[in-house]
Amino acid sequence: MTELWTKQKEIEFFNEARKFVTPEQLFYLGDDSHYYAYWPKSYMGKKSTLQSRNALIGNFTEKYSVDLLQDFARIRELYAVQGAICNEIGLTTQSPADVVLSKKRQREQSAKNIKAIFEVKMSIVWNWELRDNKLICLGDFKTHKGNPGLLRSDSMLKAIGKSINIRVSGYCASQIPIIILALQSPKIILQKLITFIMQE
DNA sequence: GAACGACGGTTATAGGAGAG
DNA sequence: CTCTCCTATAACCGTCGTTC
Repeated sequence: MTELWTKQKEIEFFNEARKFVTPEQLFYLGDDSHYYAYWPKSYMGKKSTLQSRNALIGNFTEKYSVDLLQDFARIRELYAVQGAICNEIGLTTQSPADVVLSKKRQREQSAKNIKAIFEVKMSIVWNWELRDNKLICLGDFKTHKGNPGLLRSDSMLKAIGKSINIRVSGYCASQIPIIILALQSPKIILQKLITFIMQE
């Protein structure tokens, strides 16, 4: 199995993203002239909420999820497909599935080929500071003000709402497992879950 | 004082409506 | 047909008010 989410992955994300955007689009710039990934719990200065990072980290984590699932998929002669569209079950181009496991590789999917639907809710876990063009880890999620998506009721409601939308879109959608993938999903649960789905 | 629900904010993109 | 404008949706994070 591909490695689960690590600090190295986050470093990779920032380094990749910095090729395209400025530090100000990836980090908060504090009153203290430090670049922060999240506001440290101890930070008391003026704050704002960063938006420009959202799409970048969203895309990165979805790609990561595809890679993570690809090994499982391959063994079972399936594909992990990012941004899947299937109008039969309410996955439109406006609201595609983050990742699906399917018998077919293309983005446009037919419901009968879809084995599982994944909704990815991931972001940066640790806090980082950009200093002299280098990333310094400031601590884990307990040390910054950011709340992991899995613990946010609005994030979960959104994911559940999307799942319901798929469920009620038609009979053919009623049997497809829908999994919400978050960084807090322990490896063992993920493995058991996927094994279980594949036995069906 | 912790936990929770709710709200608002910025940015990107897709698709429809209407103008030319 | 193409361009512009508008709406809908998605991405994630910080704060505030209420409740326990």
